[in-house]
Amino acid sequence: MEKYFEILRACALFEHIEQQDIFGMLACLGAKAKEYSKKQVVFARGQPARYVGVVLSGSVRIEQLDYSGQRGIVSTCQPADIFAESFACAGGATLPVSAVCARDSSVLLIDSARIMAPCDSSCHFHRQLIYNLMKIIAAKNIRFHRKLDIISRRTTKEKLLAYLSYMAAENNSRSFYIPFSRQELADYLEVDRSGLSVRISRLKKEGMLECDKNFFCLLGETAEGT
Amino acid sequence: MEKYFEILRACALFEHIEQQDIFGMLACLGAKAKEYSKKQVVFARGQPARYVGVVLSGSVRIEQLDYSGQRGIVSTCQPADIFAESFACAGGATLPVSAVCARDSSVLLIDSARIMAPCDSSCHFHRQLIYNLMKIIAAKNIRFHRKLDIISRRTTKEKLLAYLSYMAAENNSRSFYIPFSRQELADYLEVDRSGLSVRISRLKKEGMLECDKNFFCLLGETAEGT
DNA sequence: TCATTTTTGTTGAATTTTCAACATACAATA
DNA sequence: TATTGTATGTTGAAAATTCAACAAAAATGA
Repeated sequence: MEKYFEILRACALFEHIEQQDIFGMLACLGAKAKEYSKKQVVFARGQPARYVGVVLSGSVRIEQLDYSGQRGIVSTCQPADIFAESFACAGGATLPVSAVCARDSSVLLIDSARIMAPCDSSCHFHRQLIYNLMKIIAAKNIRFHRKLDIISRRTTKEKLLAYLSYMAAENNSRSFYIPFSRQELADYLEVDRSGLSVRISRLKKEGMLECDKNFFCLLGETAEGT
Repeated sequence: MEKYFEILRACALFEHIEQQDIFGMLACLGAKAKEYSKKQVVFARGQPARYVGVVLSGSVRIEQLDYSGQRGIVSTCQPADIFAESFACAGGATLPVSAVCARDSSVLLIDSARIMAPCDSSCHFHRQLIYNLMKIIAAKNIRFHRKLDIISRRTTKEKLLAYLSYMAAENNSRSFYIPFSRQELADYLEVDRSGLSVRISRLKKEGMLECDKNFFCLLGETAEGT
């Protein structure tokens, strides 16, 4: 377990918790590290959502069943990533997804009820842990909200402009670098890559946009202030 | 303030907190009820996100600025609804949206730092409050995730089937009633209403679907178990 | 019951996207 | 430097969406 020290330190769940306190706290929470081999199931769809998972090594995929019964990958979690936290914290319900190891992996399991339960020793780490968990879930919420706002536009052009104006707001500037390749941007916007290219080209011609690789600059009547 | 008793009782934030404890706790948290007139701003875009809001009366709109400077309504909050909680709990950042009263309203403001801070009297309501807040945010997260999964499909047919299979899973049955009119369903799926009608008709003809008004039944090779 | 309003389904035209195939530019590496 | 492979832009055809206008059906209310 101690060999995963660096991983735990990098995990947002343990931010601002002193290194020497982490293991004591995990013991207090009854957290357990478990080893899984490739394709083994960590959480199965339908079982009650109790545990928060932290990937210690390997990689874990969150999978979902399609309406046609097709398996779909919701996300892939790498070491230091936390998963199933929303389900565990939303209370009660059963898992609508499964967590399956993409290869041999080691996972830390923490009972969400223990996280929320009163702690006898009233360790202040515990409070920080709750705060961290809240922050993680709230931040994810904001990301989802933003993506939803972007994806819900009807056309590629609108999606792109919505995304770019978010980036502009984030950078306090109309010029910025995006963290995506064209293919990745298309994936994020949930549109066809070549169609996206066409759209970017046209926006350039129309003078609404300048860009070179990952650098973008919004031009024209694009409002900013107010 | 006491006149809003019923509203507070209906608010998810105060679930499982004894009625007689609510006001004491609010005092302990330094929560304040404020009156606003129509169009007055509760939270302004750009200011630090500190407070969680609870609508006591009237109605509050969460507004956002478009890339073209257009105002867009993200959501409308009715009495007992809570708003700005994700921003307040995600830590640090400034608000990317504004909260504006759609009419004369009364709003309860609670400092999120006080919610998370250690409570001297260590009231157990406080713990329940944190738990409730976590649950609210996590549940919203799941709703967002689901909607994202649906909306990110490329075609209306796929969006519809994704939505319907979520409903089927939720009801443990291929037959169920949906809580939307056609127009509302189209809005939820972010597609054109008439186009949606066309799609539903075709799916009926193809024998994949039966439906009558709000009643739907998935047919055919739609997998369910496993 | 009748009249009115709202909701839903249908149609065709215009727009847009997707998809496949290909050309070019760029990057990595032998 | 030449070669190879990846990323990006371009094109045209097929498919899907949006949009506007209208018709039919259902709900509402006088």
